[in-house]
Amino acid sequence: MSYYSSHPKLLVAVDCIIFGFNENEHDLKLLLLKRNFQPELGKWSLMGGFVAPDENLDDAAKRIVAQLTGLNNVYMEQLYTFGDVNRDIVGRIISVAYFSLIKINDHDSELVKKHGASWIPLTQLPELIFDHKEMVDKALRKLRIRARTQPIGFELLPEKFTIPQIQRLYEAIYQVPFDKRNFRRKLLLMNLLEKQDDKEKETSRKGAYYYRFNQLKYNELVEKGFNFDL
Amino acid sequence: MSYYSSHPKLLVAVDCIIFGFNENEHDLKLLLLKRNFQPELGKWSLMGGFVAPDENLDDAAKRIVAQLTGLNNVYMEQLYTFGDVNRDIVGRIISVAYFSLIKINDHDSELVKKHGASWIPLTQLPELIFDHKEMVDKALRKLRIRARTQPIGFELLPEKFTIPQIQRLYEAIYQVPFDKRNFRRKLLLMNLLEKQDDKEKETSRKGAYYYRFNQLKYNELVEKGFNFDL
DNA sequence: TCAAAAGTGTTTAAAATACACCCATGT
DNA sequence: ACATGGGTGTATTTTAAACACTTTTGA
Repeated sequence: MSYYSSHPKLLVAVDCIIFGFNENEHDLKLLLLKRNFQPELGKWSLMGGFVAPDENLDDAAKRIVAQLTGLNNVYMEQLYTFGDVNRDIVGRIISVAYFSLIKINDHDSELVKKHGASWIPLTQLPELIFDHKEMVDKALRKLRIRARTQPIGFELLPEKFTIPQIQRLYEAIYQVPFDKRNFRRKLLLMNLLEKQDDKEKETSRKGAYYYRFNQLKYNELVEKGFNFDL
Repeated sequence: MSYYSSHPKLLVAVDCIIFGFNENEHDLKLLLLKRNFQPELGKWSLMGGFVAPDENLDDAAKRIVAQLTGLNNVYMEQLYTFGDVNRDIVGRIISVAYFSLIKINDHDSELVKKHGASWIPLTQLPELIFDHKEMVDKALRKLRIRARTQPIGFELLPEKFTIPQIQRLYEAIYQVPFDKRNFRRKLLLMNLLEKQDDKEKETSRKGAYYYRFNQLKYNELVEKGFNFDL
Protein backbone atom coordinates (compact mmCIF):
# COMPACT_ATOMS: atom_id res chain seq x y z
CA MET A 1 0.00 0.00 0.00
CA SER A 2 3.04 2.23 0.44
CA TYR A 3 2.85 3.74 -2.99
CA TYR A 4 -0.73 4.94 -2.62
CA SER A 5 -0.58 5.94 1.02
CA SER A 6 0.21 9.59 0.52
CA HIS A 7 -3.14 10.26 -1.10
CA PRO A 8 -6.15 11.55 0.82
CA LYS A 9 -9.05 9.26 1.54
CA LEU A 10 -12.75 10.11 1.39
CA LEU A 11 -15.97 8.91 2.94
CA VAL A 12 -17.82 6.62 0.54
CA ALA A 13 -21.50 5.85 1.00
CA VAL A 14 -24.16 3.92 -0.85
CA ASP A 15 -27.70 5.30 -1.25
CA CYS A 16 -30.52 3.06 -2.42
CA ILE A 17 -33.49 4.08 -4.53
CA ILE A 18 -35.98 1.29 -3.94
CA PHE A 19 -39.00 1.33 -6.19
CA GLY A 20 -41.91 -0.87 -5.23
CA PHE A 21 -45.06 -2.05 -6.91
CA ASN A 22 -47.95 -4.36 -6.25
CA GLU A 23 -49.38 -6.18 -9.21
CA ASN A 24 -52.83 -4.89 -8.61
CA GLU A 25 -52.01 -1.26 -8.06
CA HIS A 26 -51.40 1.42 -10.59
CA ASP A 27 -48.77 3.48 -8.84
CA LEU A 28 -45.09 2.99 -8.49
CA LYS A 29 -43.88 3.72 -4.98
CA LEU A 30 -40.62 4.71 -3.41
CA LEU A 31 -39.25 3.58 -0.07
CA LEU A 32 -38.31 6.63 2.00
CA LEU A 33 -37.06 7.20 5.53
CA LYS A 34 -37.99 9.95 7.91
CA ARG A 35 -34.68 10.89 9.48
CA ASN A 36 -34.64 10.52 13.25
CA PHE A 37 -31.20 12.11 13.66
CA GLN A 38 -29.29 15.25 12.78
CA PRO A 39 -28.65 16.78 10.36
CA GLU A 40 -31.95 17.36 8.60
CA LEU A 41 -33.89 15.59 11.36
CA GLY A 42 -37.50 14.96 10.38
CA LYS A 43 -36.91 15.28 6.64
CA TRP A 44 -37.28 12.47 4.17
CA SER A 45 -34.33 10.69 2.66
CA LEU A 46 -33.24 7.60 0.83
CA MET A 47 -31.78 4.68 2.70
CA GLY A 48 -28.02 4.78 2.77
CA GLY A 49 -24.92 3.74 4.62
CA PHE A 50 -21.17 3.89 4.52
CA VAL A 51 -19.03 1.43 2.63
CA ALA A 52 -16.71 -0.65 4.78
CA PRO A 53 -13.06 -1.12 3.73
CA ASP A 54 -13.56 -4.83 3.13
CA GLU A 55 -16.98 -4.61 1.47
CA ASN A 56 -17.76 -4.48 -2.25
CA LEU A 57 -20.04 -1.67 -3.38
CA ASP A 58 -22.70 -4.08 -4.60
CA ASP A 59 -22.61 -5.88 -1.28
CA ALA A 60 -23.01 -2.65 0.64
CA ALA A 61 -26.11 -1.87 -1.42
CA LYS A 62 -27.54 -5.33 -0.77
CA ARG A 63 -26.80 -5.07 2.93
CA ILE A 64 -28.64 -1.77 3.19
CA VAL A 65 -31.70 -3.06 1.37
CA ALA A 66 -31.75 -6.21 3.46
CA GLN A 67 -31.61 -4.20 6.67
CA LEU A 68 -34.59 -2.17 5.62
CA THR A 69 -36.81 -4.66 3.85
CA GLY A 70 -35.70 -8.08 5.05
CA LEU A 71 -35.25 -9.08 1.43
CA ASN A 72 -31.99 -10.86 0.71
CA ASN A 73 -31.99 -11.53 -2.97
CA VAL A 74 -32.94 -8.19 -4.40
CA TYR A 75 -31.36 -7.30 -7.71
CA MET A 76 -29.67 -3.93 -7.38
CA GLU A 77 -28.29 -1.96 -10.25
CA GLN A 78 -25.73 0.77 -9.92
CA LEU A 79 -27.15 4.10 -11.02
CA TYR A 80 -24.52 6.82 -10.74
CA THR A 81 -21.97 8.20 -8.35
CA PHE A 82 -22.72 11.57 -6.84
CA GLY A 83 -19.59 13.25 -5.62
CA ASP A 84 -19.86 17.02 -5.64
CA VAL A 85 -17.87 18.61 -2.87
CA ASN A 86 -20.88 20.29 -1.33
CA ARG A 87 -23.61 17.75 -1.93
CA ASP A 88 -23.83 16.90 1.78
CA ILE A 89 -24.05 19.88 4.09
CA VAL A 90 -22.00 18.27 6.83
CA GLY A 91 -18.96 17.01 5.02
CA ARG A 92 -17.76 15.52 1.83
CA ILE A 93 -19.27 12.19 0.98
CA ILE A 94 -19.00 10.31 -2.29
CA SER A 95 -22.29 8.50 -2.74
CA VAL A 96 -22.66 5.56 -5.07
CA ALA A 97 -26.38 5.28 -5.81
CA TYR A 98 -28.11 1.99 -6.55
CA PHE A 99 -31.69 1.34 -7.55
CA SER A 100 -34.01 -1.62 -7.58
CA LEU A 101 -37.61 -2.53 -8.11
CA ILE A 102 -39.32 -4.93 -5.76
CA LYS A 103 -42.74 -6.36 -5.16
CA ILE A 104 -44.01 -4.46 -2.15
CA ASN A 105 -45.89 -7.29 -0.54
CA ASP A 106 -42.86 -9.57 -0.67
CA HIS A 107 -40.89 -7.57 1.85
CA ASP A 108 -41.00 -7.58 5.61
CA SER A 109 -43.21 -4.65 6.49
CA GLU A 110 -42.25 -4.82 10.16
CA LEU A 111 -38.65 -3.97 9.34
CA VAL A 112 -39.77 -1.06 7.25
CA LYS A 113 -41.87 0.27 10.13
CA LYS A 114 -39.06 -0.21 12.61
CA HIS A 115 -36.82 1.99 10.48
CA GLY A 116 -39.41 4.71 10.21
CA ALA A 117 -39.68 4.12 6.49
CA SER A 118 -42.73 4.36 4.25
CA TRP A 119 -43.82 3.57 0.74
CA ILE A 120 -44.63 6.89 -0.92
CA PRO A 121 -46.33 7.04 -4.33
CA LEU A 122 -44.06 8.64 -6.89
CA THR A 123 -46.78 11.11 -7.69
CA GLN A 124 -46.68 12.45 -4.12
CA LEU A 125 -43.01 12.75 -3.31
CA PRO A 126 -42.16 15.03 -0.40
CA GLU A 127 -39.06 17.19 -0.30
CA LEU A 128 -35.92 15.12 0.07
CA ILE A 129 -32.60 15.99 1.68
CA PHE A 130 -29.41 16.89 -0.15
CA ASP A 131 -29.39 15.72 -3.76
CA HIS A 132 -31.72 12.78 -3.18
CA LYS A 133 -34.40 14.19 -5.46
CA GLU A 134 -31.87 14.27 -8.27
CA MET A 135 -31.00 10.66 -7.52
CA VAL A 136 -34.64 9.61 -7.70
CA ASP A 137 -35.18 11.44 -10.98
CA LYS A 138 -32.13 9.83 -12.48
CA ALA A 139 -33.18 6.40 -11.24
CA LEU A 140 -36.62 6.78 -12.75
CA ARG A 141 -35.14 7.79 -16.09
CA LYS A 142 -32.83 4.79 -16.00
CA LEU A 143 -35.62 2.45 -14.97
CA ARG A 144 -37.65 3.62 -17.95
CA ILE A 145 -34.76 3.10 -20.32
CA ARG A 146 -34.04 -0.27 -18.83
CA ALA A 147 -37.64 -1.32 -19.17
CA ARG A 148 -37.41 -0.65 -22.92
CA THR A 149 -34.04 -2.24 -23.39
CA GLN A 150 -34.80 -5.52 -21.76
CA PRO A 151 -38.08 -6.64 -20.37
CA ILE A 152 -37.89 -6.17 -16.65
CA GLY A 153 -37.77 -9.76 -15.71
CA PHE A 154 -35.70 -12.30 -13.92
CA GLU A 155 -33.99 -9.69 -11.86
CA LEU A 156 -36.87 -7.38 -11.17
CA LEU A 157 -40.07 -9.37 -11.58
CA PRO A 158 -41.46 -12.26 -9.54
CA GLU A 159 -40.86 -15.60 -11.21
CA LYS A 160 -44.51 -16.12 -12.04
CA PHE A 161 -46.72 -13.36 -13.33
CA THR A 162 -49.67 -12.66 -15.55
CA ILE A 163 -49.70 -10.46 -18.60
CA PRO A 164 -52.12 -7.94 -17.10
CA GLN A 165 -49.76 -7.70 -14.12
CA ILE A 166 -46.73 -6.94 -16.21
CA GLN A 167 -48.78 -4.45 -18.15
CA ARG A 168 -49.78 -2.67 -14.95
CA LEU A 169 -46.12 -2.56 -13.99
CA TYR A 170 -45.16 -0.95 -17.28
CA GLU A 171 -48.01 1.51 -17.02
CA ALA A 172 -46.82 2.44 -13.55
CA ILE A 173 -43.26 2.92 -14.75
CA TYR A 174 -44.17 5.06 -17.75
CA GLN A 175 -47.31 6.65 -16.35
CA VAL A 176 -49.23 6.00 -19.54
CA PRO A 177 -51.83 3.37 -20.51
CA PHE A 178 -51.01 0.81 -23.17
CA ASP A 179 -53.36 -1.01 -25.49
CA LYS A 180 -53.68 -4.47 -24.05
CA ARG A 181 -53.87 -6.28 -27.39
CA ASN A 182 -50.73 -4.64 -28.70
CA PHE A 183 -48.95 -5.04 -25.40
CA ARG A 184 -49.68 -8.73 -25.24
CA ARG A 185 -48.73 -9.32 -28.86
CA LYS A 186 -45.35 -7.63 -28.55
CA LEU A 187 -44.56 -9.39 -25.32
CA LEU A 188 -45.42 -12.81 -26.67
CA LEU A 189 -43.71 -12.20 -30.00
CA MET A 190 -40.36 -12.15 -28.23
CA ASN A 191 -40.83 -15.85 -27.56
CA LEU A 192 -39.60 -15.29 -24.07
CA LEU A 193 -42.62 -16.25 -22.04
CA GLU A 194 -43.88 -19.70 -21.21
CA LYS A 195 -47.54 -20.08 -20.44
CA GLN A 196 -48.32 -22.04 -17.28
CA ASP A 197 -51.40 -24.12 -16.64
CA ASP A 198 -52.52 -22.29 -13.54
CA LYS A 199 -54.23 -18.96 -13.18
CA GLU A 200 -54.04 -15.97 -10.91
CA LYS A 201 -57.56 -15.57 -9.53
CA GLU A 202 -57.31 -12.73 -7.04
CA THR A 203 -57.86 -9.79 -9.31
CA SER A 204 -60.57 -11.16 -11.55
CA ARG A 205 -63.26 -13.79 -11.61
CA LYS A 206 -62.13 -15.20 -14.90
CA GLY A 207 -58.53 -15.43 -13.80
CA ALA A 208 -55.38 -14.71 -15.83
CA TYR A 209 -52.88 -17.33 -16.89
CA TYR A 210 -49.49 -17.24 -15.27
CA TYR A 211 -46.36 -17.03 -17.38
CA ARG A 212 -42.66 -17.58 -16.70
CA PHE A 213 -39.58 -16.22 -18.41
CA ASN A 214 -37.57 -18.71 -20.39
CA GLN A 215 -34.06 -18.18 -19.05
CA LEU A 216 -32.28 -19.59 -22.10
CA LYS A 217 -34.02 -17.41 -24.63
CA TYR A 218 -33.58 -14.42 -22.35
CA ASN A 219 -29.82 -14.95 -22.26
CA GLU A 220 -29.69 -15.30 -26.03
CA LEU A 221 -31.50 -12.03 -26.49
CA VAL A 222 -29.39 -10.18 -23.95
CA GLU A 223 -26.33 -11.28 -25.91
CA LYS A 224 -27.60 -9.91 -29.18
CA GLY A 225 -29.10 -6.84 -27.59
CA PHE A 226 -32.79 -6.40 -28.14
CA ASN A 227 -35.29 -3.66 -27.78
CA PHE A 228 -38.72 -3.82 -26.37
CA ASP A 229 -40.43 -0.65 -27.43
CA LEU A 230 -43.98 -0.21 -26.35
CA MET B 1 -18.24 16.62 10.54
CA SER B 2 -18.40 15.08 13.99
CA TYR B 3 -21.33 12.84 13.20
CA TYR B 4 -19.68 11.14 10.24
CA SER B 5 -16.17 11.02 11.58
CA SER B 6 -16.27 7.54 13.02
CA HIS B 7 -16.64 5.96 9.59
CA PRO B 8 -13.71 4.67 7.61
CA LYS B 9 -12.49 6.55 4.56
CA LEU B 10 -11.35 5.07 1.27
CA LEU B 11 -9.11 6.04 -1.60
CA VAL B 12 -11.17 7.36 -4.50
CA ALA B 13 -9.74 7.58 -7.99
CA VAL B 14 -10.96 8.56 -11.43
CA ASP B 15 -10.03 6.56 -14.52
CA CYS B 16 -10.61 7.96 -17.99
CA ILE B 17 -11.51 6.01 -21.09
CA ILE B 18 -10.64 8.40 -23.91
CA PHE B 19 -11.83 7.34 -27.33
CA GLY B 20 -10.41 9.17 -30.30
CA PHE B 21 -11.23 9.39 -33.95
CA ASN B 22 -10.09 11.26 -37.01
CA GLU B 23 -12.73 12.12 -39.54
CA ASN B 24 -10.92 10.44 -42.32
CA GLU B 25 -10.05 7.22 -40.59
CA HIS B 26 -12.17 4.17 -40.10
CA ASP B 27 -10.99 3.01 -36.69
CA LEU B 28 -11.87 4.19 -33.26
CA LYS B 29 -8.82 4.47 -31.02
CA LEU B 30 -8.18 4.43 -27.32
CA LEU B 31 -5.64 6.50 -25.42
CA LEU B 32 -3.49 4.21 -23.29
CA LEU B 33 -0.45 4.67 -21.06
CA LYS B 34 2.50 2.42 -20.69
CA ARG B 35 3.11 2.44 -16.94
CA ASN B 36 6.58 3.64 -15.98
CA PHE B 37 6.17 2.82 -12.30
CA GLN B 38 5.31 -0.07 -10.02
CA PRO B 39 3.08 -1.98 -9.68
CA GLU B 40 2.55 -3.49 -13.13
CA LEU B 41 5.42 -1.49 -14.63
CA GLY B 42 5.51 -1.71 -18.42
CA LYS B 43 1.88 -2.79 -18.77
CA TRP B 44 -0.79 -0.72 -20.42
CA SER B 45 -3.41 1.14 -18.46
CA LEU B 46 -5.97 3.87 -18.63
CA MET B 47 -5.13 7.34 -17.41
CA GLY B 48 -6.24 7.90 -13.86
CA GLY B 49 -5.64 9.86 -10.70
CA PHE B 50 -6.86 10.33 -7.19
CA VAL B 51 -9.70 12.62 -6.26
CA ALA B 52 -8.76 15.50 -3.98
CA PRO B 53 -10.94 16.32 -0.96
CA ASP B 54 -11.99 19.67 -2.43
CA GLU B 55 -12.44 18.49 -6.02
CA ASN B 56 -15.66 17.38 -7.71
CA LEU B 57 -15.54 14.05 -9.51
CA ASP B 58 -16.26 15.65 -12.88
CA ASP B 59 -13.47 18.14 -12.30
CA ALA B 60 -11.03 15.39 -11.44
CA ALA B 61 -11.86 13.66 -14.72
CA LYS B 62 -11.38 16.89 -16.67
CA ARG B 63 -8.09 17.59 -14.91
CA ILE B 64 -6.74 14.18 -15.83
CA VAL B 65 -7.71 14.49 -19.47
CA ALA B 66 -6.26 17.97 -19.68
CA GLN B 67 -2.94 16.78 -18.23
CA LEU B 68 -2.68 14.09 -20.84
CA THR B 69 -4.06 15.70 -23.97
CA GLY B 70 -3.84 19.43 -23.38
CA LEU B 71 -7.55 19.66 -24.16
CA ASN B 72 -9.51 21.76 -21.69
CA ASN B 73 -13.08 21.57 -22.82
CA VAL B 74 -13.56 17.88 -23.31
CA TYR B 75 -17.00 16.58 -22.49
CA MET B 76 -16.66 13.69 -20.08
CA GLU B 77 -19.48 11.39 -19.11
CA GLN B 78 -19.49 9.27 -16.01
CA LEU B 79 -19.54 5.59 -16.87
CA TYR B 80 -19.64 3.47 -13.74
CA THR B 81 -17.95 3.12 -10.39
CA PHE B 82 -15.74 0.11 -9.92
CA GLY B 83 -15.27 -0.71 -6.29
CA ASP B 84 -14.57 -4.35 -5.70
CA VAL B 85 -12.33 -4.92 -2.73
CA ASN B 86 -9.67 -6.69 -4.75
CA ARG B 87 -9.81 -4.84 -8.04
CA ASP B 88 -6.41 -3.22 -7.46
CA ILE B 89 -3.68 -5.58 -6.37
CA VAL B 90 -2.02 -3.07 -4.07
CA GLY B 91 -4.87 -1.77 -1.99
CA ARG B 92 -8.48 -0.86 -2.06
CA ILE B 93 -9.38 1.89 -4.47
CA ILE B 94 -12.83 2.99 -5.52
CA SER B 95 -12.56 4.06 -9.13
CA VAL B 96 -15.11 6.28 -10.78
CA ALA B 97 -14.70 5.75 -14.51
CA TYR B 98 -15.40 8.46 -17.08
CA PHE B 99 -15.35 8.25 -20.84
CA SER B 100 -15.16 10.69 -23.70
CA LEU B 101 -14.69 10.84 -27.40
CA ILE B 102 -12.36 13.39 -28.93
CA LYS B 103 -10.97 14.31 -32.30
CA ILE B 104 -7.45 12.94 -32.26
CA ASN B 105 -5.82 15.68 -34.24
CA ASP B 106 -7.24 18.38 -31.95
CA HIS B 107 -5.16 17.36 -28.99
CA ASP B 108 -1.60 18.19 -28.08
CA SER B 109 0.37 15.20 -29.26
CA GLU B 110 3.50 16.37 -27.42
CA LEU B 111 1.75 15.98 -24.08
CA VAL B 112 0.62 12.53 -25.02
CA LYS B 113 4.17 11.54 -25.93
CA LYS B 114 5.58 13.04 -22.74
CA HIS B 115 3.26 10.83 -20.69
CA GLY B 116 4.24 7.72 -22.58
CA ALA B 117 0.74 7.41 -23.96
CA SER B 118 -0.40 6.15 -27.36
CA TRP B 119 -3.49 5.92 -29.48
CA ILE B 120 -4.24 2.23 -29.93
CA PRO B 121 -6.91 1.02 -32.40
CA LEU B 122 -9.72 -0.71 -30.57
CA THR B 123 -9.23 -3.72 -32.77
CA GLN B 124 -5.69 -4.18 -31.44
CA LEU B 125 -5.99 -3.66 -27.70
CA PRO B 126 -3.13 -5.05 -25.62
CA GLU B 127 -3.65 -6.57 -22.21
CA LEU B 128 -4.60 -3.96 -19.63
CA ILE B 129 -3.96 -3.84 -15.90
CA PHE B 130 -6.50 -4.58 -13.19
CA ASP B 131 -10.10 -4.29 -14.39
CA HIS B 132 -9.33 -1.74 -17.09
CA LYS B 133 -10.42 -4.06 -19.89
CA GLU B 134 -13.80 -4.35 -18.25
CA MET B 135 -13.97 -0.56 -18.06
CA VAL B 136 -13.20 -0.22 -21.76
CA ASP B 137 -15.81 -2.81 -22.72
CA LYS B 138 -18.43 -1.09 -20.63
CA ALA B 139 -17.51 2.29 -22.05
CA LEU B 140 -17.81 1.03 -25.59
CA ARG B 141 -21.23 -0.45 -24.87
CA LYS B 142 -22.34 2.84 -23.35
CA LEU B 143 -20.92 4.85 -26.21
CA ARG B 144 -22.91 2.73 -28.64
CA ILE B 145 -26.10 3.19 -26.68
CA ARG B 146 -25.46 6.88 -26.37
CA ALA B 147 -24.86 7.22 -30.09
CA ARG B 148 -28.35 5.79 -30.68
CA THR B 149 -30.06 7.79 -27.99
CA GLN B 150 -28.81 11.19 -28.99
CA PRO B 151 -26.68 12.04 -31.94
CA ILE B 152 -23.16 12.38 -30.68
CA GLY B 153 -22.85 16.04 -31.13
CA PHE B 154 -22.26 19.24 -29.25
CA GLU B 155 -20.43 17.46 -26.49
CA LEU B 156 -18.54 14.91 -28.50
CA LEU B 157 -18.27 16.21 -32.04
CA PRO B 158 -16.40 19.20 -33.44
CA GLU B 159 -18.67 22.15 -34.05
CA LYS B 160 -18.40 21.89 -37.81
CA PHE B 161 -18.53 18.57 -39.63
CA THR B 162 -19.62 16.96 -42.85
CA ILE B 163 -22.14 14.19 -43.20
CA PRO B 164 -19.61 11.68 -44.54
CA GLN B 165 -17.48 12.47 -41.48
CA ILE B 166 -20.23 11.79 -39.02
CA GLN B 167 -21.05 8.62 -40.92
CA ARG B 168 -17.46 7.44 -40.65
CA LEU B 169 -17.65 8.13 -36.92
CA TYR B 170 -20.77 6.03 -36.54
CA GLU B 171 -19.28 3.27 -38.61
CA ALA B 172 -16.21 3.31 -36.37
CA ILE B 173 -18.34 3.17 -33.23
CA TYR B 174 -20.55 0.32 -34.42
CA GLN B 175 -18.04 -1.42 -36.64
CA VAL B 176 -20.57 -1.79 -39.44
CA PRO B 177 -21.13 0.09 -42.69
CA PHE B 178 -24.29 2.14 -43.20
CA ASP B 179 -26.07 3.00 -46.40
CA LYS B 180 -25.15 6.60 -47.07
CA ARG B 181 -28.51 7.60 -48.53
CA ASN B 182 -30.45 6.25 -45.56
CA PHE B 183 -27.92 7.64 -43.12
CA ARG B 184 -28.11 11.11 -44.58
CA ARG B 185 -31.89 11.07 -44.76
CA LYS B 186 -32.36 10.07 -41.13
CA LEU B 187 -29.84 12.55 -39.91
CA LEU B 188 -31.36 15.44 -41.82
CA LEU B 189 -34.93 14.43 -40.96
CA MET B 190 -34.26 15.28 -37.33
CA ASN B 191 -34.07 18.92 -38.39
CA LEU B 192 -31.07 19.32 -36.20
CA LEU B 193 -28.40 20.18 -38.71
CA GLU B 194 -27.79 23.48 -40.43
CA LYS B 195 -26.03 23.42 -43.75
CA GLN B 196 -23.14 25.85 -44.07
CA ASP B 197 -21.94 27.49 -47.24
CA ASP B 198 -18.38 26.19 -47.10
CA LYS B 199 -17.01 22.79 -47.89
CA GLU B 200 -14.46 20.44 -46.45
CA LYS B 201 -12.04 19.77 -49.30
CA GLU B 202 -9.32 17.60 -47.82
CA THR B 203 -10.86 14.19 -48.26
CA SER B 204 -12.34 14.60 -51.72
CA ARG B 205 -12.00 16.67 -54.81
CA LYS B 206 -15.65 17.47 -54.94
CA GLY B 207 -15.77 18.55 -51.32
CA ALA B 208 -18.50 17.94 -48.73
CA TYR B 209 -20.64 20.64 -47.24
CA TYR B 210 -20.12 21.46 -43.60
CA TYR B 211 -23.01 21.32 -41.16
CA ARG B 212 -23.57 22.58 -37.63
CA PHE B 213 -25.89 21.41 -34.91
CA ASN B 214 -28.76 23.71 -34.05
CA GLN B 215 -28.47 24.06 -30.28
CA LEU B 216 -32.10 25.05 -29.72
CA LYS B 217 -33.62 22.13 -31.55
CA TYR B 218 -31.15 19.81 -29.91
CA ASN B 219 -32.27 20.94 -26.46
CA GLU B 220 -35.92 20.53 -27.40
CA LEU B 221 -35.31 16.98 -28.54
CA VAL B 222 -33.25 16.06 -25.49
CA GLU B 223 -36.19 17.19 -23.35
CA LYS B 224 -38.65 14.97 -25.13
CA GLY B 225 -36.22 12.12 -25.46
CA PHE B 226 -35.56 10.99 -28.97
CA ASN B 227 -34.05 8.03 -30.63
CA PHE B 228 -31.72 7.92 -33.50
CA ASP B 229 -31.69 4.37 -34.69
CA LEU B 230 -29.53 3.60 -37.64
C1' DT C 1 -10.03 12.16 -68.95
C1' DC C 2 -10.34 9.59 -65.10
C1' DA C 3 -10.29 8.46 -60.32
C1' DA C 4 -12.46 9.27 -55.92
C1' DA C 5 -15.69 10.71 -52.90
C1' DA C 6 -20.32 13.44 -52.62
C1' DG C 7 -24.84 13.68 -53.47
C1' DT C 8 -29.65 12.25 -54.73
C1' DG C 9 -35.32 9.11 -54.90
C1' DT C 10 -38.13 5.39 -55.19
C1' DT C 11 -39.92 0.93 -54.25
C1' DT C 12 -40.68 -2.75 -50.94
C1' DA C 13 -41.03 -4.84 -46.53
C1' DA C 14 -41.68 -4.60 -41.70
C1' DA C 15 -43.41 -2.66 -37.61
C1' DA C 16 -46.44 0.23 -34.88
C1' DT C 17 -50.96 1.80 -34.09
C1' DA C 18 -55.84 2.09 -33.65
C1' DC C 19 -59.79 -0.11 -32.70
C1' DA C 20 -64.52 -3.40 -30.44
C1' DC C 21 -66.43 -7.42 -29.14
C1' DC C 22 -66.84 -12.06 -26.69
C1' DC C 23 -65.36 -15.03 -22.56
C1' DA C 24 -65.28 -16.95 -17.91
C1' DT C 25 -66.66 -16.75 -13.35
C1' DG C 26 -68.08 -15.37 -8.49
C1' DT C 27 -71.59 -13.10 -6.31
C1' DA D 1 -78.17 -12.18 -14.61
C1' DC D 2 -74.74 -9.01 -14.29
C1' DA D 3 -70.42 -6.90 -13.26
C1' DT D 4 -65.50 -7.37 -13.69
C1' DG D 5 -61.34 -8.04 -15.69
C1' DG D 6 -59.22 -11.47 -19.38
C1' DG D 7 -58.63 -12.56 -23.89
C1' DT D 8 -58.62 -12.16 -29.13
C1' DG D 9 -57.76 -10.21 -34.94
C1' DT D 10 -57.57 -7.01 -38.68
C1' DA D 11 -56.93 -2.93 -41.39
C1' DT D 12 -54.16 1.34 -41.74
C1' DT D 13 -50.31 4.15 -41.19
C1' DT D 14 -45.65 4.83 -40.33
C1' DT D 15 -41.00 3.68 -40.47
C1' DA D 16 -36.96 1.10 -42.02
C1' DA D 17 -34.36 -1.12 -45.66
C1' DA D 18 -32.60 -2.06 -50.11
C1' DC D 19 -30.86 -0.38 -54.08
C1' DA D 20 -27.62 2.53 -58.70
C1' DC D 21 -26.59 6.32 -61.09
C1' DT D 22 -24.96 11.32 -61.67
C1' DT D 23 -21.95 15.24 -60.06
C1' DT D 24 -17.69 17.67 -59.09
C1' DT D 25 -12.99 18.58 -59.51
C1' DG D 26 -7.82 18.02 -58.81
C1' DA D 27 -4.19 15.62 -60.75
